[in-house]
Amino acid sequence: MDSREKILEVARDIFQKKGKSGTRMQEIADAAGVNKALLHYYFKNKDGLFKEVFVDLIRKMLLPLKQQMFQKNLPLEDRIQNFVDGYINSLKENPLLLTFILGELSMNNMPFVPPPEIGEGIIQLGVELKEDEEFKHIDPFQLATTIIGSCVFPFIARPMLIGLGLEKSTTFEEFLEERKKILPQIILSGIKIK
Amino acid sequence: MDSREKILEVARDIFQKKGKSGTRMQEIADAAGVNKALLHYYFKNKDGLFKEVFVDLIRKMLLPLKQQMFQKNLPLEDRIQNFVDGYINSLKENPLLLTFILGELSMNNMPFVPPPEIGEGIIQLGVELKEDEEFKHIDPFQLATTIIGSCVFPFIARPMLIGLGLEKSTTFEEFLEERKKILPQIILSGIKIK
DNA sequence: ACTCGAATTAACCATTTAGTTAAATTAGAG
DNA sequence: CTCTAATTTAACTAAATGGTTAATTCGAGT
Repeated sequence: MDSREKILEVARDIFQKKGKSGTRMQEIADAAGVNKALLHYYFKNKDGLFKEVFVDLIRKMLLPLKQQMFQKNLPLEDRIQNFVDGYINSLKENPLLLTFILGELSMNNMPFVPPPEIGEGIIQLGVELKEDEEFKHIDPFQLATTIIGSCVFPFIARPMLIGLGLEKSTTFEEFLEERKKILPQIILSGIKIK
Repeated sequence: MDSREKILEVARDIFQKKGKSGTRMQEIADAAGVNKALLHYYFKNKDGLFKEVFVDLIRKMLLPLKQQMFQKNLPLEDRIQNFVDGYINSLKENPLLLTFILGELSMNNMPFVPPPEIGEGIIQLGVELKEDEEFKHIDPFQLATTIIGSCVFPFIARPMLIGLGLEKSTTFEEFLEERKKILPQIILSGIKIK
């Protein structure tokens, strides 16, 4: 069993749950079944361990975004449908991921340099909107923010939504499934001309 | 000058910036210009101080939501326009608020009991959608999540959006102004029949 | 001026926490 | 089997941190 990998694995979980400053090195060591000094042996200090975990998680978060952003040779309708579907699915597998990253990003103002493909994908979206007579000429960043935000928001705001009365008639799970169906409809009618 | 109030005031700022576990009692005391023991005198312990700050901030966050959710006697078009406009404006005044609350809410799973008006406002939205032949019959929670999420997401994800290329051609400020115009259009066309 | 309670402080204490060091153990090459 | 380097640990230290206590100041009422 690789200790280094084990440490990273549990550190990922704990950091996500409790945030950087809420997490204790001892706690990670215990959970990984190793001595605390070993964390320092491999990662020098808390910052080092955190940074390694953090870039890992950023990558993990961006991967599905990247995958769903780029599907050339498909009509926009299908691409949006696929995006919403695929992205919500991947968020379901890591419900804490987004809140954690966005929270840490806003506290420590860490540098955030995503791979350029995503930004390019958004630009590309704008080009296609301009080319197709069927769609309005909307700023692609506005559109992307709307689409991504609509997918992501339920996960970030889950406790709030539940407090607001969601889950009184449906489960969160059902709500998400319904969302995968309805969101592409709303967005598509929103950007189509008439 | 009321020391108690001063403490709460600076605690609000620091907690929002650094989170609960990232904030030191000493730091708050220094910023408030009082002795650390005074914090314990008034609020018993860190948890007590935090809780008081937190419910204050929750209220502060819910107020504009409540105000913009309830404007009877107006056509849905105007209400959505007003909501987006008013809510984005109020978010601009407290850019850190949302990220902080949602982050803390997901870490410590605090109880979140908003005033019932907001939940009721959402239900009411559903009723009106059903009554009006012009609109699709969309689950009001889905719609509300989309509207609120679309307004809120830029603030939560600001560092990410900037990393993704926003602010290469426009400022964040301009982006928000544009958003206030464009969002109601997208959403309205999204829920209108044809 | 005196009293009494609230506000405020200085000086502590006990724990927790990140980080260090040197020794012990393990694993792999020869 | 042995030597060596990588891995792992026990036992520390120093600093930070939340919290306490006892003493002091302040202000309103008498």
